[in-house]
Amino acid sequence: MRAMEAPFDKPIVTVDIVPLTLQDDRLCVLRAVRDRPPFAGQPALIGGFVHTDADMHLGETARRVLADKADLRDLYVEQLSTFSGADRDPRGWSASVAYFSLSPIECLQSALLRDGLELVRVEEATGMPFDHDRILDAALERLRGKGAYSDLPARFLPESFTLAELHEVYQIALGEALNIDAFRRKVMERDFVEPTGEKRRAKGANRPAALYRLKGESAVFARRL
Amino acid sequence: MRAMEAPFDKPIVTVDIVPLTLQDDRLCVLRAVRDRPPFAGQPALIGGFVHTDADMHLGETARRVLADKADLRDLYVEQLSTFSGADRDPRGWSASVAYFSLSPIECLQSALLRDGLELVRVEEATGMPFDHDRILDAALERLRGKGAYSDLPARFLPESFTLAELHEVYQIALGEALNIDAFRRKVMERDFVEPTGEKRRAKGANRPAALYRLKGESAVFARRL
DNA sequence: TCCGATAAAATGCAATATGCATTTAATAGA
DNA sequence: TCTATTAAATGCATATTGCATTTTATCGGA
Repeated sequence: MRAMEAPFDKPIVTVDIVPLTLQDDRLCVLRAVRDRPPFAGQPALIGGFVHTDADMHLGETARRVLADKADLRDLYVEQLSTFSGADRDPRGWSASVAYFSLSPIECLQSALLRDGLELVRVEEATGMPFDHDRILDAALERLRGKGAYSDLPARFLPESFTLAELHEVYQIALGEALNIDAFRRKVMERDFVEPTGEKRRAKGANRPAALYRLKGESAVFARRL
Repeated sequence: MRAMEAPFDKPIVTVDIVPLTLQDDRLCVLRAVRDRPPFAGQPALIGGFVHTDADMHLGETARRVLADKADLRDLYVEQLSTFSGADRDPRGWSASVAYFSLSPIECLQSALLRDGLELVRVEEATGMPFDHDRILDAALERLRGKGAYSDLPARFLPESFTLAELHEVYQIALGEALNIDAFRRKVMERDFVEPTGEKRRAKGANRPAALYRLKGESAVFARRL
């Protein structure tokens, strides 16, 4: 028989965040140069400890860490997965609950003004400490997978956008070309966007595009876009 | 400036498991009547604390807990999501990493012999302590979602199975009728199963069905089945 | 041994959806 | 008002899907 199952040695609990955005039609991730050990001086994902006195749950930890360390608020944030192990952190047995965020690059401006924060293309964001490379890979895989049957990629766009922009963002998120006409038809019939009624002030002399916004909350569709 | 970010109060870290199976073509979950506080005497998901001395990572915690508390080994286990909060566990601020398992009911026999372990239909598994109702809901939603574009539902079947059985299991997992011919065609073209070469010893007097097994590891397809 | 019943699996075909090319619409500026 | 340009709609050939029918494999009984 086992004795009273008390939590003898508790693991360290942290949150790590993968803030994704698009810059020049390329997937980029925000990293922070670590300002303390372990791995001081190396760029890594933005992370922090749970504060049991301040955070009601881990989602709040993620938002607090984003606000404190990168001056970021009101991003679209989703839980990704939990990474754990005796060896992943030199400070001891740790569990890190990973989150990812999607936002237009404009929403990251405040972060980019800070020292030690950098935006790099995801292909170049390798060699990070801990298991942060794996966490980034998991986030990209989730984006590809869930992007195929949900409105997730639309979170890269500002509140209103054109169908052409939506199309582009889906192609980048899924990493493959999508027929624009079929895309148009499907977006319309799945009807997860609604027209704002406004039109895009075009730069050139040509027909302006109608603007749309996401309808309701985080839609997940039955079939692939 | 913030002081050295030491993990003052660490949260409790546990694992909770949602063992799913099919009994008479119905989705069922294995529950354990709690043998100690909190909530002693109430049926709940199978869970336990991380043992930092014994577990290399949380996946091992999940497997150890399944083996210790339900005598279960070699199930298909997947991480679901992490549930956390100051209030979810009366013992204190806690983070529970939830896992779910899928298996044919035969693989649960050893568990069902144990006192305090019960198999109930998922619709009837409500009123559990902690946030276990929510965890179960999340597992069912994941099954429905991921089942639509992966081989996940096949994990309810033994190693070899007929196409009719595979079809049935997908229908139950997704909770909707699927055209059998379209299903056949797709299973064939996605080619995630391979014939074992054997045929099902039929009970009645009729053509025997060919037997198949899953090919390779956990396939995820581009499109919905 | 051969026929009937039964379920698996293949086949045929109409209805639907998709990919691609073409046409029409809307705008600014010449 | 004409032109260039991009958005959006339309038309149509082709591919995919849903459903009904046919063929195949098997057992058991006449």
